Amino acid sequence: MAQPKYSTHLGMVDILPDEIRKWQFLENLIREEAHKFNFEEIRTPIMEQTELIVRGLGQLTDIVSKEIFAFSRGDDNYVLRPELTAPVVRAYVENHLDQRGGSQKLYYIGPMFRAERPQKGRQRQFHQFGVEVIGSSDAVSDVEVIAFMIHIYHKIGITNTTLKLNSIGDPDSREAYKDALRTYLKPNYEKLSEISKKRFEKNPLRILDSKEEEDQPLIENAPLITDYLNEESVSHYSRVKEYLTDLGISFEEDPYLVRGMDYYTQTAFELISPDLGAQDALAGGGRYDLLIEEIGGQPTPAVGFAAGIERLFIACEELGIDLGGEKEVDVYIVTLGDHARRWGLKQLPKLREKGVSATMDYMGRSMKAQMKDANRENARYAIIVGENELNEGKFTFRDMKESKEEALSFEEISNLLAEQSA
RNA sequence: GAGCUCGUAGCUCAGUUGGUUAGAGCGCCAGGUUGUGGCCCUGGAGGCCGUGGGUUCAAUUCCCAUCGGGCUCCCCA
Repeated sequence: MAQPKYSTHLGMVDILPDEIRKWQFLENLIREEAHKFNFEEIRTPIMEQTELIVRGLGQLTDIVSKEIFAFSRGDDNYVLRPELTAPVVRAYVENHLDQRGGSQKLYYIGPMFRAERPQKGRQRQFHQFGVEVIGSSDAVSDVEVIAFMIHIYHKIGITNTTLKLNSIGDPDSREAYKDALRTYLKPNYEKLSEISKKRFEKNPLRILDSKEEEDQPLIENAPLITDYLNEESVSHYSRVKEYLTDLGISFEEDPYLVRGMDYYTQTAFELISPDLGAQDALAGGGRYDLLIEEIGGQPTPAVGFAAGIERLFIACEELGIDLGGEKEVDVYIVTLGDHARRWGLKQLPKLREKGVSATMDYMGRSMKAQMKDANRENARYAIIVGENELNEGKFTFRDMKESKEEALSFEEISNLLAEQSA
């Protein structure tokens, strides 16, 4: 096929009418369920100051060091948001949301941007939904966040997932563990993969989830973070696990689970699906008790997760779950001739006012073509109108599913339709 | 950033061992029915065979590059 003159940027896709229904279905579901959990929606700008993202996520993270879309204009630096935790925290601090009292229970849905090489389950513009609970250090908030995440997938029918859980402790625990890890790795430093060598000084934790062949034996025998958690961290972690058990949410402890952003503390979790291929994380999150202060607010504990919408859809496809349903319209007015056409145009608003979805031909086509169109549009009923009907004031009201029709006044038809759509 | 692989109509794909007007199914449009859809029949529109260059008398077919898709590594949603 000839190449179109213009196209989307690499890794960015159009969401077309035939697929929009599943997006709307999911978005509605998220909003309804979030409401049940008493989470409130927050929307922040698509662009943030570069400094917020760099400070928030950490200079050395992959996202910041190589996956950011950034540009400057005058003295201002802009970055397309790669995730929403840091922006939500920025909004929390900037707008003094702590003054609303209690903990803030926020959720979001929207596009994110990362300049990666696209592949299955990975685009440069992709969509996430997520939740941030800011202000509580109680394990109840960790567990509610996880419960909401799982709840959404279960509602949809994605149940063959694994919740991976770990604690990376508070900063003291983590420093103690990093030291232990370095001490352990040092004698074997030369055996480490190149990439792990780079991580050795700055973020040895990340060596743990290295997939390099040569690192595996070293990782196997490495000390575990779990053994270096201080009392407070241990107690928080065990409460999280207890509460999850109370709720009947099963999990798999994974002492090697280390998340990509620097702001995480204590609880870390990921929801994995076997249906996704190489990119198997449906959602991930954790606690980030230091981020608010890092960004310039009061020290405030918080926990949240982010979930990939495209990956959710991939899982649905693999499982044969259809979220969209058919497009449909209540009634299609089929008109013959100019009089009928003008009559039809005038009836449309009356029907819509009664809550009935209604349409008609825009192209002046033959009756047959209009019927075909009504069928394609999945119209439940058709109103057929020509000179005869106009003269008699009785219109042909056709049930497209039953293939039955009767002559009725417009009044009678619109009442019937209004009843049906009520 | 690296590797593998693919690129023919709107979609799914045949095909050309290099040679006159490149095919099918589905979809789209129209007709068969002068006022009736979904089935059926007939016809039509729609491709410089992703783009650029090279080899050749001749390239959609061979070679190179490039762009795009898919998959993988890295990392994450």
